[in-house]
Amino acid sequence: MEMATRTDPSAKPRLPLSRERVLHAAITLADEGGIESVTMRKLGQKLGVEAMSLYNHVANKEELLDGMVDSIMGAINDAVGEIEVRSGDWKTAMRRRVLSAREILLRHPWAPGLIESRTNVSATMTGYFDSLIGLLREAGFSIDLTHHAMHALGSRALGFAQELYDDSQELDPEEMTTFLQQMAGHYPNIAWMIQEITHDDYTTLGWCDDQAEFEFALDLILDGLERSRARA
Amino acid sequence: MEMATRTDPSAKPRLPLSRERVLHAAITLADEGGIESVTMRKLGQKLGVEAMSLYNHVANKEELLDGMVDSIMGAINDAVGEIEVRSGDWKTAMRRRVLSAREILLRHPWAPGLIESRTNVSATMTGYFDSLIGLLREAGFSIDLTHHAMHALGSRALGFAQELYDDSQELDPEEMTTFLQQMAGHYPNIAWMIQEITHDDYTTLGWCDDQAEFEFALDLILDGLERSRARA
DNA sequence: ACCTGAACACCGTTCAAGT
DNA sequence: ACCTGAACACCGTTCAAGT
Repeated sequence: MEMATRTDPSAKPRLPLSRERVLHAAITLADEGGIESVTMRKLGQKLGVEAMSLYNHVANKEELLDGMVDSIMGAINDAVGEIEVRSGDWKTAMRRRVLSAREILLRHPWAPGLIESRTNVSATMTGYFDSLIGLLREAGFSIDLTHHAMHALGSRALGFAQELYDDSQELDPEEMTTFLQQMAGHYPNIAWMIQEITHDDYTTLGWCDDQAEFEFALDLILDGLERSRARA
Repeated sequence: MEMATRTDPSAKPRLPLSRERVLHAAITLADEGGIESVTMRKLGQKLGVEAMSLYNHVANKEELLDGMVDSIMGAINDAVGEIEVRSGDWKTAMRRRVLSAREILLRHPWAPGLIESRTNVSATMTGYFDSLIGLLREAGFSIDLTHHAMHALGSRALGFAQELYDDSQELDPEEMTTFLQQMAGHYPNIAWMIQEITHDDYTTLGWCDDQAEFEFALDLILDGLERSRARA
């Protein structure tokens, strides 16, 4: 057994842990292996430290997850802050902010699910929503309509819509044929839809162009809100 | 130590476990204590059985959760099946189906989060969506617009919109005042909105009437879709 | 065919002990 | 002030053993 009576000179001076380093490491860990791979033990390992050391910088795992959301929202606020608003055109300003938030969230596929599962509200997220509400307010939205608008947008205001179906499975033409035949028996209408869509466009392997669908729904809502505003 | 050489006559003949009984117990367990209280051990305890016995009726926990979603979706399909469709009025038919699905989901607050977290698709859910697509199809929607419509509705088709903020905290008037003052400093626009809304209506303790907000957003989307349909 | 008990590999978290 | 090692109370899941 070897006693470390003097410090090993070959040990490079490890830069000390900090809340920022912990959060950053957690985010890259989630980027690499999904949110379920973010455990205190694995996170400690990535930082070259025992899991228990993390508790000096983060109260517990809940606070760690809250911090991750807050960090992502900070990046969104930074990006959105650089978009200038041409007065009188609330719709394109809102559209740009939302799509810019979406760009950042797309880099962190685990973030939408985490955001929705959080029960504590992130302060930076509140700041983001405050800026959106301010946009509507200046555009002459009534209080009630502003409130309705935020509910109608929901998570779309942050740039994501939770997909209920995962269409990322790649099927070769033969598999696709038998799949569609099975579908047609039980679910004729879905089969009708998928068949035509995939027939139209063979270039996309997934059935849906998520970005196009997101923008369609976003514009549908924004147009509806503008109509309500103008009517008032 | 007491050996059970003969069966205890006072032991009532336990009705045997079955997949249905397991799923039903899991659902009531989630209703009582939230989804995080559904563990194999607690579920076994509720059924008077060791956790390991469950594996005779359910492959693993993932399959258990899938089964719970499937069971809820079955109830929705049953309820929706009783709604007759007056031809030519797709909008109120869709509205009724969605709000009827919502009624069932409201009884199981854990269900929306579970549905969104599932990566496997429930067969019964596919059936539900097939019926909605059929409704639009018969109403003369083009394939593309039908597809857009399903994306625009998203989880709203099932009757829920994930709330990003939890407003269920009850504050007495005094707490509310100091809360609003803090808000006003950092988030002037949110403060503006909340203040007016809570001032308007003291009868609702939460800031929002979730049902009203849900219906507003639903109608906004349905109206937008009808406009697109008529334009084509 | 179904249920059990012990065991395994993981969790988050505590606490006293080290430096 | 920060980090560690051992321990605790939980997980999901396996496997051989019982009936």
